[in-house]
Amino acid sequence: MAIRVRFAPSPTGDLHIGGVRTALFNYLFAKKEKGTFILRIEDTDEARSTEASTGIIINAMKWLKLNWDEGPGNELPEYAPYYQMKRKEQGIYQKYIDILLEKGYAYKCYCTPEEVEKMREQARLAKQPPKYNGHCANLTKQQQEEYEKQGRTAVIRFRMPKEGKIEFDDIVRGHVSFENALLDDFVLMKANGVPTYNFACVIDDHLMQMSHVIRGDDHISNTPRQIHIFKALGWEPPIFAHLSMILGSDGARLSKRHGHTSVLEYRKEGYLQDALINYLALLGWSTEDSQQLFFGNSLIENFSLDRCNSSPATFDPSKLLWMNGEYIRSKSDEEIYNLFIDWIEYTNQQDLIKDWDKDLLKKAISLEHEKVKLLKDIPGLVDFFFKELSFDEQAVSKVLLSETKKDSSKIVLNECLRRLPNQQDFSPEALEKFARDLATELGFSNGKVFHPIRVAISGRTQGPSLFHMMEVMGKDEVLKRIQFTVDKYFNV
RNA sequence: GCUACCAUCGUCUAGCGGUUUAGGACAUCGCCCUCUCAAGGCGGAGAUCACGGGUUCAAAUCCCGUUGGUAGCACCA
Repeated sequence: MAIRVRFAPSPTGDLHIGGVRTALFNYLFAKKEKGTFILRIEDTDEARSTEASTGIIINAMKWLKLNWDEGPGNELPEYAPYYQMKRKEQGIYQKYIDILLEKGYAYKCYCTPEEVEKMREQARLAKQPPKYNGHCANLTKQQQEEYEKQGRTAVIRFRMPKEGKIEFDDIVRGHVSFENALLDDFVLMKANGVPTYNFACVIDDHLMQMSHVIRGDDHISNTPRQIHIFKALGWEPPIFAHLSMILGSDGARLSKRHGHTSVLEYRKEGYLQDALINYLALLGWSTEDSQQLFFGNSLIENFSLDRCNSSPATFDPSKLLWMNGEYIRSKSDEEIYNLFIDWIEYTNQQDLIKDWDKDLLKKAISLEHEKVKLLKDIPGLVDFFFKELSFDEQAVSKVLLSETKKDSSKIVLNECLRRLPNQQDFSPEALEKFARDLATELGFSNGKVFHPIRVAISGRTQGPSLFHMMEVMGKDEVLKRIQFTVDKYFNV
């Protein structure tokens, strides 16, 4: 059997972390099984669907490299997604409504939304499940004409069997069974002629020959309805896999109030595409040995649907952050530089670095590479290379001007000013020897020499390895900065 | 309310009846390394496997029930 799966978001907002996870599992399954992955935009909610949202979803999918392999045309190099509203224009859904009506599996219902709501209300009061009561299920031709004369427009409802049950085997959940009696005659097509989700979804899954439907657990109660439609049309339903939900730290389904939920926000924060993917893959899926990091193609190679967990997972930002650091460290200096430049452009911060020498930036980033957890950390880590020297007050008071260190610091910095101009070899090794020799000669601890130099040239106590930093800065700049520091704090 | 699903360290998870004094990862704590910050190394603490009852020589693992959590119950998807 050819493996064919889809991600079918509704374009009503940002692409959500939970949505990405669903897309990812479909993608991984398709790649692992050498199948086909499709993107289908379920835009049948005309009130809430927006083009902006569609654009966001497509861009996010591209950024995440969750590329789909097929589209309505065969346009290359990039496929467009399928759009249900476009398919509706082609009369695809109406065709099957007619068949269902013809065969008696569906009927026209003339009740208004208000009337239906009233029914539900009554059922609730009677402690019954709030269902449509089948008022229009068996109207005669004359009754239908009468309603139409009143100007009522009909919706199409599915005629649900009153007895029996629907059972199916879910890859994640195992055997699942629902009583038909609990289901009501749900709407297939709205009064405006637009198919509902449950209907359009079935028609498309069949027509697009989906072998598996991998989606969130929140859809599991729609599945029996959908299977009824498949069967009414004489079609074999796909194999279902319902993924567990992703929860926020308070145990409720992940939502806005848990902080960042949109993929794009993670991109803005400076998370890496592959780190986010790796983290999300581990939410509800694992290997036998609980492997954490999956570089390159190993996620695809290791993935299998039957190792998906059926219990919900709580999203843990601190683990994602750790993982992002791991991915950043796994990349070359060159790659991180390029990723940083892309990120600057994506976040429109070109002004921030426009006066920065790119060669120096590259070197500075490589010095701080292993410290970076998010791309957005980089400016704060390296900006002192480019900006005029500014001092961290704590650094000054603790290292340069404290009672126990101010004298030695003054001596060290003045010695640097005196000797460094003659220092021919400005390699880290030579500079380290220079500093250690100086310490020995002056009878100071290494720290009493290294620390003031660090503060004098960077303005802070934290930073790259001192001698690498000096090399990258260059002799002239180092001397200039030390002179500036001495003038500011010691020559008063 | 009805229905479904779920239940192992704070979090993600391994576990498929005996190899389990329940393993790994994040977070946390301590130590080491060290020119700072990181990274790295080593180690600690942290789970009576939700609870109760079975089945079995043997159960985190199988069955039943209870409780709790989550989701669904639209002319939304």
